[in-house]
Amino acid sequence: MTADQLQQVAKERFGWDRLRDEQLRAMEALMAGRDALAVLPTGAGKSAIYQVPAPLLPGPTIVVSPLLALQQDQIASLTARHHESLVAVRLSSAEGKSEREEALEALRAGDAEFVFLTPEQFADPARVKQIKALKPSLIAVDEAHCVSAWGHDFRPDYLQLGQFIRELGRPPVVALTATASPPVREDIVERLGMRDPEVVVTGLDRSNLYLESVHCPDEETRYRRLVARIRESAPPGIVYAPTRRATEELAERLTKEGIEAVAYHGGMSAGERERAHEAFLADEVPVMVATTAFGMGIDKPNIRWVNHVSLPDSPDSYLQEIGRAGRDGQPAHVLLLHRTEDSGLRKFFTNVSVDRDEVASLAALLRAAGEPLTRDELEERTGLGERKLGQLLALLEEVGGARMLHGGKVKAPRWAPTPAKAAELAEAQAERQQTVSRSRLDMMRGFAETGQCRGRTLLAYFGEHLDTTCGHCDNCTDGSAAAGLAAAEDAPFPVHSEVRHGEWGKGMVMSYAGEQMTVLFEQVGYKTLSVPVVKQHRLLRKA
DNA sequence: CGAATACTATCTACATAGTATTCGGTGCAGTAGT
Repeated sequence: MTADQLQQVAKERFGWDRLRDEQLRAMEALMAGRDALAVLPTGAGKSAIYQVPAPLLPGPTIVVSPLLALQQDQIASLTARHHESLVAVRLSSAEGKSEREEALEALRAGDAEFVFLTPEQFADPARVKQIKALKPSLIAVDEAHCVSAWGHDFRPDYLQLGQFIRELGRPPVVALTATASPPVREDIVERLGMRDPEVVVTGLDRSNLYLESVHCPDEETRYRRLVARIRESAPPGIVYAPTRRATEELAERLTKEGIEAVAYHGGMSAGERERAHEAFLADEVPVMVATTAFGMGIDKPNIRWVNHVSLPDSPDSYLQEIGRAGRDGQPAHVLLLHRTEDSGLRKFFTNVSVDRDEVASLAALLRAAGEPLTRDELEERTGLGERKLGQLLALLEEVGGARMLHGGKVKAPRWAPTPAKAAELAEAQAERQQTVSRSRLDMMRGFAETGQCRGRTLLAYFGEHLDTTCGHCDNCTDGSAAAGLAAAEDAPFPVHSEVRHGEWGKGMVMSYAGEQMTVLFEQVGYKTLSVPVVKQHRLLRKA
């Protein structure tokens, strides 16, 4: 019954002839009042999962989406499809007072079905009240991997999203993303406070992407390989560079070399970014040299290659970035040009050095204040920088030593641990986080350096097991991948089985490659172990 | 953590080697001032 209704709405209102099984499964869960988590490649109809049930549910649907530019596109596509102007509205800093009032009125009257919000919007108690009064019947969290990646030191309101959802009365929640490894999925579920969600995962293997990775001893070699690679490929393509400066220098050097390229990074003015983006979309610029700022929401079908001139921080980021190539299904080439030194920058970014005294005095300050303090006040009183303060506050909150309130204020909870205890807990928490992010960096390096099948290696990280080699990577082409597959014969534990390690605790077997096996541990992240050693010393047992 | 920049010392003047310091990604919001 519900399935028929959903199919009908999909056809009548959206013009989609048939919903795929995985879409339907997620939608049915939502219709039944359950939560859902969907990991589907872009273009597989992720948005349909909330758009189709929305008109069948009583109240409006809230769409939480991280970027204003992205919201703009989504709203445009929704309104275009319905030939109505107010189907989807937005409340953000880009709307004036009267526009916001108009949007709210449309929602109250039932003229608008969707309201797009950034997590920051919920920080305003007045906004929460307005939204709550609309009695929303569904909350969609788009680009949900951000929930896991952000919040600690960047866009702290992402950390509060679960709390905001509870304040809205917890209607069904659907989290949507193109890539999420098992620990990221768990993190999303936990942070959003989802309950027994229907989990739908498909299409992580992109067989039209040819994967290649090359180690470069120095910067000059890397540059020459890049130029050679670009010359071999048809445009357009993206070069991912590690820093803003690198994007500008590289774009300039490539252009001088006769390869027309523009830079794109978060430090450019909105106008410049917009122009670069538009030019690239219109195929006027063959090469985009960008930081990670360029990516989310880019739905350009004909990107023929993506080259990295630095090691990304994790396979999660890497899959996200290469996933922008070959959306049209035509062959595309992705190349990772890495150097050993690349890890330094990544380590710097994930580094949370916790000085116990600093945390303790911050915790003490919060307790002594008695009233909520703003971040500015805390910055002033502690003398800590914005970034550092944000990190420490996030840690303190996670161990119960701080509570974030509306309007960006912070206070000590009533039953907060003593400052000394809070500092100790925060330090341990930071260490755990760091261990996990280092393990992801290790896995990224493992992917870059492996002689095994890269498709299998990447998929294994995401919990997908391929029985054969992928057939679309450099190691498959030169035959080294086949050798590794043969060696995995006498695996001590099946892939995806639960194991326990004396020191690292519970984990799940992700893959075997040659004499190595990879296990994802709950506490310490990904670890690569030697199969003979595991066997000989009985390092693992069945959990 | 590592690269780029700024600073310092030096077998004496301009240049370079060595040492210290700084910087590095992702974006919302709301406000001040043209």
